[in-house]
Amino acid sequence: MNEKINAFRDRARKAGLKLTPQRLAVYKELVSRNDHPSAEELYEDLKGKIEGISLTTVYRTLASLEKAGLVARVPTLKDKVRYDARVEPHSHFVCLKCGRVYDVDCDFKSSVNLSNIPEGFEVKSCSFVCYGVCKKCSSLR
Amino acid sequence: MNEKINAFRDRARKAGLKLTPQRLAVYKELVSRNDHPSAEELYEDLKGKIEGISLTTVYRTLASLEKAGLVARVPTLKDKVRYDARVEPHSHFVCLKCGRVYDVDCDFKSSVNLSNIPEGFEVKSCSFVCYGVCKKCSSLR
DNA sequence: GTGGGTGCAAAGACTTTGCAAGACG
DNA sequence: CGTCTTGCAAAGTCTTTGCACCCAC
Repeated sequence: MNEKINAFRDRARKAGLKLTPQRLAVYKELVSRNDHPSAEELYEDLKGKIEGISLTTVYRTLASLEKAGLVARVPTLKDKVRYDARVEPHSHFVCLKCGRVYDVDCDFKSSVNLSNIPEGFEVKSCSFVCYGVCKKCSSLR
Repeated sequence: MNEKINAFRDRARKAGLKLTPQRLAVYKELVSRNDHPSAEELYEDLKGKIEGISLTTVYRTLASLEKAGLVARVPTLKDKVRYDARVEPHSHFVCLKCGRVYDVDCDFKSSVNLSNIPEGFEVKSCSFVCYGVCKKCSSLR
């Protein structure tokens, strides 16, 4: 956890990003959660914790950190962008009811055949996604 | 192709959906494309082909067909919902520049270990997703 | 006929942008 | 100190909804 924050300071500096309290707060919050929050959800949590943070800043921070490779978007089925501080490939579970995205641990790298990707397409990363109904939603009735 | 349309007629009827020209047109268009269009993209194509179709109807049709299991959303990273007439699990390539989604043929079903999905999570389907830059975008400069 | 479907326009949800004031390095 | 960042408000996308009219069954 603290290692991640220190690595963050280094990498942000190298990317030419100033280390503002807002950026640190957004990143810390994202690292501490594993539910892949949207900008709005991060903002809702942060506005109670630190003085003076705006939704706009959360959006802009996520965009900057994404460009610097410090956070990544996760694949969703809904029209809302969700983020993850784990940037290495891993697997996700997407809830068809609420749209939340969870980490899961499926080993897939060893066994996928990428030889059918057409020419001209450059694969940078990949992930395995499961769809279904999450615990919260299935207990909701 | 024509089989798909006939199957569509049956399944739509069974789901209690009336077979309007608009719904047929949306479904046919989606079947004929493999680039997972958004509602807007479908509408742009259809408004030249059939008289009297509105963007609202395309949205509503996609929602009805999705509920009936005749079309499915595909996972994306951008804030726009994309659809697919292939409802069985398969793999996708998501372009990080333009957001387009392509079908790819990666065999993954035989080899993924789902035993780590936590209790309480019901998996209905799954897919393998690759991210990168698509042919169109990489030739754009 | 009648209940569901359609089209238009307006509203809603999510995200981006312009601009002036402020903070990091 | 200069440049990058922030906050506010306004604008921009994408999607949904209300309502009156229309059509498939």
